[in-house]
Amino acid sequence: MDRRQRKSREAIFTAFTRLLEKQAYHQITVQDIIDEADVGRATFYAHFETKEYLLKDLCEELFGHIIDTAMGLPHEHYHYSCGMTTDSVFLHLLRHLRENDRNILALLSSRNNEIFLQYFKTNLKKLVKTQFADTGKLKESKLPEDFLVNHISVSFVETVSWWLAHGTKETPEELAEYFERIIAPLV
Amino acid sequence: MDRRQRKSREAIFTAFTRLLEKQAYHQITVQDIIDEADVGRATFYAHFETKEYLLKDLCEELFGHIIDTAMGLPHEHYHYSCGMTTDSVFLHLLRHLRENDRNILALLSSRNNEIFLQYFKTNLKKLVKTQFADTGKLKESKLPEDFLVNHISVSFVETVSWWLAHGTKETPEELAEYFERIIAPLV
DNA sequence: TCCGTTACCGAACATTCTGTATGGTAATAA
DNA sequence: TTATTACCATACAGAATGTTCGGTAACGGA
Repeated sequence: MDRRQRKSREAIFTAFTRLLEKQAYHQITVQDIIDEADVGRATFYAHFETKEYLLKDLCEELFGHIIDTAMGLPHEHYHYSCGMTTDSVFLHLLRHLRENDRNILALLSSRNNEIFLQYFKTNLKKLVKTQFADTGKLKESKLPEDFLVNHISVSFVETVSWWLAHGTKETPEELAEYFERIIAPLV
Repeated sequence: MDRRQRKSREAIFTAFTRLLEKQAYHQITVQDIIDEADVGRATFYAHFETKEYLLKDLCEELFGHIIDTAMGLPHEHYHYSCGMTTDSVFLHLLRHLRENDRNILALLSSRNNEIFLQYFKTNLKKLVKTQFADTGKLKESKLPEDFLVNHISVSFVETVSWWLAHGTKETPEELAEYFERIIAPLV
């Protein structure tokens, strides 16, 4: 990829992120973005069809990475079956959130948090599905599997959301403990 | 209130609702709304400052009513303490959703569902807070109260969302049963 | 180092939507 | 009946969108 392309794309991403941290998404204009990024109008449209596609690409970069990493972790049932004290995948996610580039936590706690929490939830669902697939654990509760997968994903994202809204006072370990206590009866 | 005012306001609400059921909120223009409602441009702005305020007013009408009704119900702990078989407030909500005017379920399951689920959640939180206030039930779990209030509210809304996304195959009673099973360990 | 390619810029453009203003008309409430 | 007022049609300025185009310079391969 041409260095100029990378630079422009990166400049737009960074500018967009900066704007998202202080302004509401829907009142950010393409004009705002190219002013902040200091690129030409035509350049923006050469990279992204619309503002919405820019958001989509940003989110895929943000959550795609964090979820893919967690995908490689051992599945939940290893934790129980072999007696090893592996950290739960959820604790891993919480720790990862703090170390991510482009300040993912800032976006998740900005005034645009709903947008990003939504993307987070969607991606997390895939992870939860593979984590708990074929463990048989979920079936014991006699509730539909995708109902539970959805419930667990949503609950985690909302736990993170609550955490951020209250100033991230708890440690990742404490928060993971909260979360485990909530879904423990189900898995 | 002047009859003409009521008619215009109602026409705008109805047109807006109709549009929301098929188009994405953000690409609905004021022009679309006044065309559908068949009112003048100036009339729209005499009633609503912006499209966003229209949405806000619509949501307050939709959820304000449904929540206020439920507010008058006996609190959850009556159910347990006096042994009466009163329906849970959640079952009541589910039944109410189907009978509401202006087709609230259509909006909750439209492509704009996220917007309305969000409003639903916000309003529900108030209800849950008063329902479980001072019952002491929540404190037994040793989790922060507003963490639990948030969790219960979100879980209910997501349960409804899941229900709609799967064609509302379950009866309100079955769904309430699902939901109770999920939060039962906490309350 | 040279050269063809290509990303970028600045500027201009038509188009669409917004929110406001105005003067005339007709429905309303008292 | 009469004063009020909500409404309409129209026009308008301002802003944002998405596209086009010719010129410039950075790039990567040879």
